[in-house]
Amino acid sequence: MASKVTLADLAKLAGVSTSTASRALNNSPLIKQETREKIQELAKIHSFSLNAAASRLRLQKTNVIAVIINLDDETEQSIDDPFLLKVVSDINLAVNRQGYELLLSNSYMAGDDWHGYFISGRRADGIVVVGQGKQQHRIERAVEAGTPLVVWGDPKTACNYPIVGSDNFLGGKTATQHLLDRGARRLVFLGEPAHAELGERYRGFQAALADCASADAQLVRIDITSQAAYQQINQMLRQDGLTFDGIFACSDMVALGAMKALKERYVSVPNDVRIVGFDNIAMADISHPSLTTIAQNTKQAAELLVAKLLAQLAGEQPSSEQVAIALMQRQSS
Amino acid sequence: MASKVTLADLAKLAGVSTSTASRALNNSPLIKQETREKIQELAKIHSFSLNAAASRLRLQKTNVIAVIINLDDETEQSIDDPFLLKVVSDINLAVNRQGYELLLSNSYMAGDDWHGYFISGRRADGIVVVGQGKQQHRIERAVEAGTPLVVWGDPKTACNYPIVGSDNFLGGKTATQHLLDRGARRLVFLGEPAHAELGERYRGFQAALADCASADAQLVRIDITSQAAYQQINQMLRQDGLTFDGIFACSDMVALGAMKALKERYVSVPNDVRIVGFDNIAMADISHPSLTTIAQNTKQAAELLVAKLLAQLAGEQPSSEQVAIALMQRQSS
DNA sequence: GTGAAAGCGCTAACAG
DNA sequence: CTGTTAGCGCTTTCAC
Repeated sequence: MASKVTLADLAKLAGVSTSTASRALNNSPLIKQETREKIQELAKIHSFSLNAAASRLRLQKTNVIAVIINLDDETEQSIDDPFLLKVVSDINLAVNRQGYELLLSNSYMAGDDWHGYFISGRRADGIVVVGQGKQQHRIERAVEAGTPLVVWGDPKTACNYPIVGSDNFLGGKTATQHLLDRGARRLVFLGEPAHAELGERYRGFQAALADCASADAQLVRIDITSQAAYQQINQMLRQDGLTFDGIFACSDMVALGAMKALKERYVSVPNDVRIVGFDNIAMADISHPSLTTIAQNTKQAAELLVAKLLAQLAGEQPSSEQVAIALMQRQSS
Repeated sequence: MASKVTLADLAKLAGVSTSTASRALNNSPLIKQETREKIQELAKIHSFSLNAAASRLRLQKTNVIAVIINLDDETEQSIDDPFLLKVVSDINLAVNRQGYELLLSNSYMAGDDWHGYFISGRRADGIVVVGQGKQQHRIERAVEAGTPLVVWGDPKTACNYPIVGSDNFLGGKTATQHLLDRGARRLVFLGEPAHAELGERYRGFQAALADCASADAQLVRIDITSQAAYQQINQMLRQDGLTFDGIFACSDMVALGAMKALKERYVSVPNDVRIVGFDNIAMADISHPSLTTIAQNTKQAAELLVAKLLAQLAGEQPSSEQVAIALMQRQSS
């Protein structure tokens, strides 16, 4: 069983004071190398660990970063989207690499007063919000209260907190240009432009089309889930037949849902319809045909998010930043 | 900015002692209803939150549960597997519902001494381990040290800590029986039976085959990733042609990888090869053909995991438990 | 019903 | 280089 060893016990065992023991464990250069090693050795033997609650209280610092998954509702982009896992898991790694721990949260737990709950409540030193959501008031409120906070979202959004995310405009434009280059002329944007990041992708879509007089476009608004995409495309085909020859889907999950509907109705991808997604999830590579998509550099973004959060903790005011996107050309286009 | 309000400040504002303020905020019945409301009101106005570090120190309780993703190596089942996200996210919900918070961890951060780091270190009250891994010594060590701990894994494993998971044996048997029922006779098990859960699925596979004299089976060991499955099936087809007519894949990701290889070589699914996966990830429904699979009830399992962990915190000794599986019949079989 | 006071285990002045 | 000491902010026993 857990013998409840405290720093005081350990100090006594080592024949030193608690201050010496504390410093030794924190590798303070004030302590002689030899003493340090002896105490650390002793700590290992007695499997002693510093009481984090006590040192957090004392230091007024938790070494914890809270990550809030900020989805709009249940129906929106689902927590099942593998892309979210990728983002969270990359943030986790980045956080750990800086010696912090990751408290995983959602709006359910944190309520509306993020500053009060996490910061005043000394549960975390700062917050990473994944997803801007459609209403940003919770974020703004937290920032106004002085919360160190960064957001994964669309970096072009004007605001007083740093946002890190992909160049969604360029991503949308690149994807669309690619569809045009491949010969598609009647394009569909499948998604929901009201969502900040997707809005930028849609603007990119429009920008690419503006240069091409012979092409036409339609916006098809759907919930950003593969289910919704499947049903929507299915219904469109049934009702109006094939009225398009290219789809830019706002996410890979959406693209894959659309692709399923097409294949079921014997529409050939890429011959009849070319399709491009966004995110480069693992499935994009393994679907058949494999899915052309815009890759987001989540690893780099995660590092940036954490770096900017730590910069805030150090009193700086880091700015928003875009990470590069890359077209992954595969079979679907 | 964050005005640093403490309980003492709040008490002064309310004209009461800190003890009264503390009790009021914790809804102690000792305090008059009226006083309670007044103080809670005041707390809201000044957006006061109890300092969690301080109360954790005082109470010797964190109200935090650590979740450790326990993958074997980098190469094994990838952190990208959407099934893992589902599990973690369901655990997160279950944890929150019990008023606990979720500290997301991995072997990197926790090191080898989980008890020391999390429990003695007062970072969490208990641990949920996701995945047994191939070596269980870290888990056992933690349990011996007295860590409240539960594992998502194969509940049939004999051990002195509770494991919650699906009935993998029945899952494997059901999947295989289904393949046989659909007429497949030359079956492949695609996966790695050394892994506890997968071993049970393999035993189920063998059990179903034992009842069917006309069928034969081969075990194809691979890393449990879609990539590995794709490459393996590809190579088998190239080298030996089509030597099988049914695949039981140990996970949906593996199944989807195999399916891609089959389709690329114009092997029809389900006509030439019938295929069944395991997990019922979102993609199973949206792939084309959609994937027949064994659904795991992650929601129920998550509730059980957390309930059993809390039971341990209350001094009980809960036992392992299986959750039911369900065959989801779709197009791939 | 409420208050006074002790102490959870740690860290960092300050003093040697 | 090391020790003494004073809290960090909260909860709870004990007293009233």
